[in-house]
Amino acid sequence: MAGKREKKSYVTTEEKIKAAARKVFMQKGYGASRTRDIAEEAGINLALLNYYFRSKEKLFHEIMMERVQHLFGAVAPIINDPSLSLESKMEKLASAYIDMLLENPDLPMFVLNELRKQPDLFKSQMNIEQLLKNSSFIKQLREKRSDVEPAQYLMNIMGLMLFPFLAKPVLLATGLAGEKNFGTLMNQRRQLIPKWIKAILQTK
Amino acid sequence: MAGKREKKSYVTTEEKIKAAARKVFMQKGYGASRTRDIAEEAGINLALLNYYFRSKEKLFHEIMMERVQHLFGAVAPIINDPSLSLESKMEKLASAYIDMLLENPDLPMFVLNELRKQPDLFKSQMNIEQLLKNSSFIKQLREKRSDVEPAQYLMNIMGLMLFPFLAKPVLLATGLAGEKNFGTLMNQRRQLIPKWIKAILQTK
DNA sequence: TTTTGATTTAATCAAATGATTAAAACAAAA
DNA sequence: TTTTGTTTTAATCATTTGATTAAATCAAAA
Repeated sequence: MAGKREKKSYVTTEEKIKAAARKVFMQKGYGASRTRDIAEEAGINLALLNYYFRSKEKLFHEIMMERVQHLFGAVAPIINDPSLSLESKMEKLASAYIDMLLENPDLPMFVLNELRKQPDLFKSQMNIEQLLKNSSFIKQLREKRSDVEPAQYLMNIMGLMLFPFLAKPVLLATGLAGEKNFGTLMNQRRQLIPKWIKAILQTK
Repeated sequence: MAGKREKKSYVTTEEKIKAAARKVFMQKGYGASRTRDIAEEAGINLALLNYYFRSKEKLFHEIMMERVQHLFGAVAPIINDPSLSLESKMEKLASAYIDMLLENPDLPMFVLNELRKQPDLFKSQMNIEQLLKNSSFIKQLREKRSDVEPAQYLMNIMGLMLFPFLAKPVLLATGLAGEKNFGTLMNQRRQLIPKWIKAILQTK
């Protein structure tokens, strides 16, 4: 994108813009974000933003793809590794996810919300459909519980990890968690969630 | 608000505007909603919208309060009823919630997302803080598991119910659920979630 | 040093947007 | 029928917003 001259600074202008866009888009969502705010946040001129990225929409699209990847990227390798038992898969998932989410607390809300408004943004990404249905994870779930749809357990695992971050503002507002406390609670969940899921898989 | 003359139609203009606002705000969020879109959706003139509600913000505030109430209103009575056992509380919660959510699938995403952008909108609502901490539900949880914070279980219950609706676009896009299938899965969860929670409460 | 092409800026546009105003339409009361 | 106060509309404003243009700056290559 844009010219190919040498970069003078270690932080290219393009990366400055993307960082600013990431921040503003994540904070306000696509519709409520103003290109001027992004430019100001990046410390550059508005025209420059349109010079690097042709439009607000194109810029958003790049950020969105990147964010989706960041949110779901860790899942595929774990879910598809046939050398891992069902239990170790869940331990790895919980651990990797909680770490990442503690550093990107409002990533899930951003991605899920924008995805709701423009569902097409996901389909292009890849064909997760096949990747999922043939995954070793789904097979292991079917073996263990042929009576319940694997999708149910997938929702449970993801929900137990993601929901606290989606509901964070409510947790804080209701005093169920303080800002400091929240981190502690999440760290506890790192070990708790795998145990809970095991228990869930053995019900009845 | 506005004049006090007789209402001619069974659907007042005010209610038409609120219905339209509800629809548009829920679909696009506050920042991306245009007052003109709301007016058009309501089949009225833009000026009329400002005549009934003084501003976009005031209109939004009314809708938002109403939606928060709708999302969390059912919880308090159940959680606070000392005559219900922990188990029946969870059965009631799951049942009431899943019904409501199937009729308002994107209510949770709307409320949680707007709440994230303007956390103050919640504090005014009431003092859930006291209401929760003194609730019979929290006491029962402490009795059963003094080793784990009650907040953890609250997150679990709410998460198991709400998460599938928050992630619905992803579920549809990945083929994990079809639009028809989704309803079936949720209805299954009505019975499954209480069982799962019981299992979770007995771990270790 | 001069030239060349990338980078950046100030100024400006057209469209969109929240809001107001002044007047018209209307329905009930007198 | 006339009057009164509410409801609704068309027209208009001032800002905001995404985008473009033409010119200035700058750093490397010749």
